[in-house]
Amino acid sequence: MSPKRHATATDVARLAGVSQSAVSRAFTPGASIAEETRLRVAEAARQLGYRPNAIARSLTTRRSRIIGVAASYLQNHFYPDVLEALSRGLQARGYQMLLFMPDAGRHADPQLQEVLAWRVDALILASTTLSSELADQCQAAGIPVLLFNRTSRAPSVSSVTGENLRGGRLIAEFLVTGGHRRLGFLAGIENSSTSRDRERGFCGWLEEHGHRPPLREVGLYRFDEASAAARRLLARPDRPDAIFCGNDHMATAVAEVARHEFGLRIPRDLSLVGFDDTGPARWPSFSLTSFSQPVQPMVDATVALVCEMIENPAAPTRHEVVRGELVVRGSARMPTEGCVSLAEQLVWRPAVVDAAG
Amino acid sequence: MSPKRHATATDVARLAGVSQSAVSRAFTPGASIAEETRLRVAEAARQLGYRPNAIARSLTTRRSRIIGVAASYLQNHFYPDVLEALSRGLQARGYQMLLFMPDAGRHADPQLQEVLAWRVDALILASTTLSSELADQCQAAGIPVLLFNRTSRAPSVSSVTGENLRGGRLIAEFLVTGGHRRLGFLAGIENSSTSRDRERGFCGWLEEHGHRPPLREVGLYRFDEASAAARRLLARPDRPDAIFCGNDHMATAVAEVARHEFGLRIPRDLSLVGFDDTGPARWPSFSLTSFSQPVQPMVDATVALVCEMIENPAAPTRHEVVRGELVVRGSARMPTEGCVSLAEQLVWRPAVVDAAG
DNA sequence: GCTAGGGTTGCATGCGTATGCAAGCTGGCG
DNA sequence: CGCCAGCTTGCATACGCATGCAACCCTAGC
Repeated sequence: MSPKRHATATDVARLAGVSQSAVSRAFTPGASIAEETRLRVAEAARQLGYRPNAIARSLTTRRSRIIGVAASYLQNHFYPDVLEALSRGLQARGYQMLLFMPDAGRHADPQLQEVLAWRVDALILASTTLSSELADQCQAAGIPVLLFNRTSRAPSVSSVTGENLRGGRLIAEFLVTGGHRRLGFLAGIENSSTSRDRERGFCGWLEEHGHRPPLREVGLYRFDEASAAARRLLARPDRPDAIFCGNDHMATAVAEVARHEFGLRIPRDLSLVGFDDTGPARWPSFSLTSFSQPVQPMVDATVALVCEMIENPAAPTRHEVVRGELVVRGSARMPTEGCVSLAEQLVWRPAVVDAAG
Repeated sequence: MSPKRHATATDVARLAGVSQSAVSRAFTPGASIAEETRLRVAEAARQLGYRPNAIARSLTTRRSRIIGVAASYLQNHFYPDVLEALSRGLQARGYQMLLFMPDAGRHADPQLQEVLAWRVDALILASTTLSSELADQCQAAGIPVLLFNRTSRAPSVSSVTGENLRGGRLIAEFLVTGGHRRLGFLAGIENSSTSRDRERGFCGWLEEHGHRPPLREVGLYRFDEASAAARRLLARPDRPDAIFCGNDHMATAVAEVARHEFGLRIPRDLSLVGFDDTGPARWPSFSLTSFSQPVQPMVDATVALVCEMIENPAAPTRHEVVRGELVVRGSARMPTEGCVSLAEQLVWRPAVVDAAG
């Protein structure tokens, strides 16, 4: 028993006593067809279990209505949330999602070739970048590329990110205002734009205000690496009294190590601040103070932008930055001033205007 | 500037001075073509940036090499892990993954239609079911369907699951052996096969051994619902001293509520056991005793089975059950006997053979 | 030198749908 | 009654690639 043939438009046409074109039009919204014919076709299609073949359709229309999506680091709860929102957003606009997972920390190039073979209408790369050659190749082919939570050195690739730079600065100010002087920074992936920008913001503010640079370790945005980094950091004689972790996922790792291996209490012995405001970080056990990257707004911006780029491939590159807040919870010592309630949350809004806006 | 035309096989053929067929053969492994010709074609293809069009290829071969994957409940860390493993597994076998997210707790039917339009080679539904009509429809169309972590009432749909029934029984025995008598059960989604089977195993063992049925609440496999259920359960005068949670995700919710709202200590005041052995449940803060559903073996079985079903669509339905272990950590009072070390883990292996195997 | 056979190649066609074009039909208006 | 406009419909073709078939070339064997 070979894979049974699907019913085709021609089969339906025969049964309904119309031409194949009529069947096609019956399934094309806005096409010129009499209501009566449309109904007759619909009935015949129902009888045969007919569904238009998206592959054949894409071949003629030269639009696949598929969007290639790359995602990695799904251990970080931020990304499953993003994936879910993205799926709904694209679905709502009539797009399908071809998902692939690049090797963490590397370019998405290899798997991308397979995805490009599907003539996707656009590419969304979450927490991933692509080589500039491939970026050029996509541009030459007229395929919009959108980086999510990353930016590219190649300025021609659009992106949607959170406020990495401002977040980093604000966290520096928050911790210093809270009275901390022995700061630590736990970097994510070294050559990722997010980690770089957060660090630049953090260290930039410190330097501008005459503070020593923080102790530094690398956690690669991974739980186990972050745990190891925490051990190194906390075992030092000049152990920091506050650590800014490149994201919430690493912050939870640090919290676990600090409490269960070093017997530290948070925030009494150690203040922690994360980035993302997502997942377990919000649970009472962690109650993480964190700069937020609001998933829904970021995904909304992504979907809107990618649709726009599909409509108008010649549109200029855009770098959308979605506003976040420093959400104050219990994992870091709280400054006496600057905390305001906002939408049932406490956020940090220092009164003094930052000189180096 | 309209979306630029991709180079086609004909373009490459012209440049290389061969026929379009030769180009096709150059990109078809095993096709009859002289090495020299293949190289000339490859060079021409490189110059033009040519990639075979997967859409056109699928139209002629009648195989898309795309597998539709449904996933929901991504808040439960189990599923992102599964998704990642699945992506790599399918990729390795040359399949792409068309991902969609059905509305939680409902049939996957609506979005499924769109996916079927792509003539996917198979469907994998994780934590989802489909209506029996649609199951029939897929069978009629010769599309293999595989349920992951669910079974269907319709016996004709294959599945890969963990040992839900045995796990439930073992957990009952574990808790009773540990001295617990006031048991609670936190159900997942009422009409999901996993929750039903785990409960059947749990309650079945209790009944067979003359114990009262557990107190029961429903958490719908969701964090907030599980939290609410935990509040109801723990506020009772006859509060349980041990709760079997339908999965780890809900168990963490219960742990949070128990500790931070009721001031209970785990496992001194309350024992918790989960299911899945995944994600935050393994962190020291939760250190959850849990029946494991090993992701990699489950995904391996899934990939193997789905490929087999594609090769041979007439193959009989199969229900693969992947073995798990009751991994013993710190969230539940430990029986004095029955714990053995296995691969650097403590697992519960009661000596007495279960009569009702 | 001739033939058989294996390895290559091109030709022609088909996959299932969308769509430009022209033909057919209908109704309204002069 | 004639004509024109507008709505439907069918015809024919194109989309880009795979593949059966026949033609071709080359080599080995006799």
